[in-house]
Formats: sequence, structure tokens, C-alpha cells
Amino acid sequence: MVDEEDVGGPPVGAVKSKKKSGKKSGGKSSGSGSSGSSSSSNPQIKPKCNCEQLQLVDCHLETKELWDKFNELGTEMIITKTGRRMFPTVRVTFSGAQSRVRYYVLLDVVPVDSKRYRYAYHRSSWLVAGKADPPAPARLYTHPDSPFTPDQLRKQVISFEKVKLTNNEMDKQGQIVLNSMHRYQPRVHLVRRMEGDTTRPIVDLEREQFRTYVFPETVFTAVTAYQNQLITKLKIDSNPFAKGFRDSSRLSDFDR
Amino acid sequence: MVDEEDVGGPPVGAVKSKKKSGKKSGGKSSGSGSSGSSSSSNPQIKPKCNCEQLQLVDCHLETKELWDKFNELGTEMIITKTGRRMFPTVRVTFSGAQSRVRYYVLLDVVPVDSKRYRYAYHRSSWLVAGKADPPAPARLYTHPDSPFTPDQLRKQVISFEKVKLTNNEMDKQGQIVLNSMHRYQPRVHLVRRMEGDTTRPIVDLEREQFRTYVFPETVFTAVTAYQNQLITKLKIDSNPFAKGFRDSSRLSDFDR
DNA sequence: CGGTTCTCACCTAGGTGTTAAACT
DNA sequence: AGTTTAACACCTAGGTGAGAACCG
Repeated sequence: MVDEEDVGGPPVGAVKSKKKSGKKSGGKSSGSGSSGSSSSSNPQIKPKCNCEQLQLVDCHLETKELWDKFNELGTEMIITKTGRRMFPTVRVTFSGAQSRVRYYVLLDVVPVDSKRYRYAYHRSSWLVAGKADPPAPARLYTHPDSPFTPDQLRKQVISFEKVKLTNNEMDKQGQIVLNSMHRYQPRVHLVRRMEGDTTRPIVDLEREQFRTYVFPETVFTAVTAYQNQLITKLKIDSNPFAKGFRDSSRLSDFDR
Repeated sequence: MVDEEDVGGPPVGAVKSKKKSGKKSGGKSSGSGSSGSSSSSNPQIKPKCNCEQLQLVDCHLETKELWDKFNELGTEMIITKTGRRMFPTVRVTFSGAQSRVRYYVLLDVVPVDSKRYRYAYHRSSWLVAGKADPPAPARLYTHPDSPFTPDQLRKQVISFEKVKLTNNEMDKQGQIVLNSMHRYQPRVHLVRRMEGDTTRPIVDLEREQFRTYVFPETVFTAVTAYQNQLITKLKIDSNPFAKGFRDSSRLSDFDR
């Protein structure tokens, strides 16, 4: 029915080679570049900055090693009607913050491309399954501890563990609404406001002094059920809440 | 050893009569008065206001009925080294907030008098057991959702469920430090700042525009173990986390 | 058949009073 | 003897993937 074509280079970076890619993958992946990939990629996933002072502020992705592991397999994130946390969690630290201003840290999730995907179990690979469904307008999730003083921004790990992904377009709890079987890129935004500025919420980035950081290793496919069994296994082995499904626990018949 | 005298009128209001006291006890107990009681009472427990605009803002104690039940028996709050929540929780609502300002809501706990108490089990009553131990400086606990917009202040129930009481004088987590076997009065402070004002923490109320609300029914004695068994029973029956100790659960032998 | 939803057992995380032991 | 501590069983609250049921 839909135009279905095999994906040449695995879209999410399925296991292809043990070699690190050309660019030194140990270095920073944020800020200045690394949008990379194909012509169909969304310009939204490029870093951006409309404020000189923010050029001095670096953003670092914590638990990058874990993100890399998932990314090598092609990260999947469950979305549900009631909302599901992300795992791994987006955790960042900042350096270079100035004094006498306030910082807001935000997360949003934008489409990587305009495609719909499906997973070929027998081949263990993702296929393009047609054009994207109409996307819900991207919601900005402001980190609940915002605003941060420069001191806080320098010292704290800012963790988006509470943010939830949903496929419920009618959601009214401020969760991030995504389409299943579509690929997404999380983005971190740093907004700078004068300390005199009010607590009014941030609704439009373009009306703020901001800088956008993009970590390509956090790309994922939204799913309602895991497709790649290796992803399931890695989640179970690394997410404490899934401990009950670990291999050692599954030897239950033998144990008892 | 210490001068030990019986307490004439039960200090925390032990069960004396089923009659409601003279003043209509259904009415508001905050704001303007009701410091009441004896000559030894701490002047800190009187309401206070250094800001005209705040005279218009009313504060209402939620779950007053529960507080009253405890107060009739003589409320006790456990303090531990690691910190213990208060139960009941101090929950308040405000009305009359103006726009274009920001409100901070704070809690502190001040000594009611300069006495140390002990509990006479055989008589089921509190006795004065000498002079107070030197108090730790009262810590201001700023509600974590502060600052509030006038809108938020009008609509939200502000709950201090997360605040913890400790007897650890070396505490560095910002918990409220108390002496065991001493009597205390929680106070709620409302601080008004211009929306242009910064997020710097509030360290000295006197340097702010503020109003202090006092709810006498929230007086309690800090203890490391419950003294009055009726208090224990009421806690078990009303705190969801103590459900495991409810009578119906204790019929276990019969049930199984 | 592919995709979604719901319920479930099994976890994490942490708030309760109890109890026995330790402290002073 | 009065008070404090620490380990414990028992809760609340909620995050996991499995698997069956359901949908289209």
C-alpha cells in the first residue's frame, strides 16, 4: 500500500560496524554542528543561538556512554496514553554561566524527518513505511526547577527524568505528544532572562534570548511496543525500574 | 534534679471538655490574633505584617478539622536524625493576592515557651521538666514552588508536605532543627516581592515585605518517640503511610 | 497482520509506627 | 528510668516490560 523502501544506511544507526565513525565520536556532540545525515533532515535539529552571551555557555550531555549504547542499536522510546518517561534520561550540565541573569532550561522533541517507519522483524531492521503523519505542534517542556541562578546552573545536573512522552493528542498535562513509528530528536534549550524578568512561562523561544543544543546520540523512534529485542534487553539491563525482568531474576524456576 | 511541676492547664490542650472553647472555634484562627495563652509565651508566635498591601491577603488553614483533633489531644511530632515529615501537613490557601507581584510562601517553627517537658505516662499528662535547652536558630523553609504568581497563589493549595523536622543540629539539608520534648508553633510567612526582583533566597524576613500567619491549632511537642498513645492511634488512623498499623490490619491472626 | 491498549507481577523509592537495643 | 537510635515489616506511590486482548 504505502511506498515501502529499505533504508540504506540504518536510520537510527543500527549495528553496522564496530569502527567509530569518521568524526571523533568521543568529542562533544552538542552546540556547534553535527546535524549531519541526509537531505531530508529537519532544519530544526540544528543548534541555534540568537544571543552573544550564550555563546559562552557550554552544555554537556551526562550519561553519554549509555545514550551511545542505545544509539548504536537504534533507540526506541515507548509512548502511551497516560505518558511514559524517557529512558535513558536527558541529563545535562552547563558551564560558563554569567551572574546577574536567570536561566531557564527547556526540552522539546522534534521530528527528524517526514517519514513513517516500520520494523522488519525477520531482518531486524527499520524500513521507511511512507510519509509522516501530521505532527502535533512541538511542546516546550520547561524544567521544573527553572529558573536557575548562574550558580545553580554551574553546579547542578539538570535532569529531565520527569518529562513524559504520550501519543494522546488531547493531552492536557503538558506532556510531549509524539506519533508512533516516527523518528525524533530531543533538543535542549537554554533561555537567558534578566533577573528582573517575571516568572511568566516561556511559550515562544524566538521571543527570548536562547541557545539550542542538540545531541544526535539522543535520537529515537517513538513506539507503542518495543520492536528491536536488543533495545528491550538493554533497557531491562540498564533501567533500575525494569530490574524484575533481568536475566538473573528470570532463572526463577530454577531458583525455587 | 530539674524543677518539675505539674502543668495546670494542659499545655497542648489535653482533653478537658467536649465543649468548644469560648471563641467560636469554627472561625478563622489566623492573622489578626489568637496568640492567647500564658505570660511565658514567645512574642514570635504573634501574627505580624509590615506591608499594607499584604493586609488584604487572607490565609486559610486547610484540614483544620484534623489539626483540631490532634490539638485536642496535644499534638506530637516525631523528629529524627535523618528528618521526619510533619503529620498533619501544614496546608494553606490564600485569597486577595494582587497582580504584578510575586509571592514567596515560607514556613518556620518557633518555640512556644522556654520550657522543657516530660510526659507522665501513669497520669497521661505533660509536666514541665525544667528550662528549655538552647534553641537552634529558627530556619526558614521556603516552599519549593515559590515564587508564586498572584494567580497561582489564588488557585493552589500550598502544602508543606515535604518539610522535615530533625534533631540533628549539624543538619545541612535545610531541614528544621528542633529540640525534643519542647513545644513549638509553626508559622506561615507570605513575602511580597516586585516581579522585577531576583530569585535570591530569603534569609531575613525583616528585610522583606512580609506577613506572618499563625494557626494556634498547629502547636505541637517535638518528640523522638510518641508519648501519648492517643496521638499514636490518631496518627495511625489518619496518615495513609501508617495504614499497616490500623486496627483492621492488626486482626491478622483472626483473618488468616 | 501490524499496531495499540490494558492489566499484571515485579521492581524502585521512600513514608509509617514498632521494637529491641543503646545511650546518658 | 527516661530518652534516643537503628533495623524492620508494612504501607503509599509510581516506573518497568510481558502478555493477552483488542482494533483496523
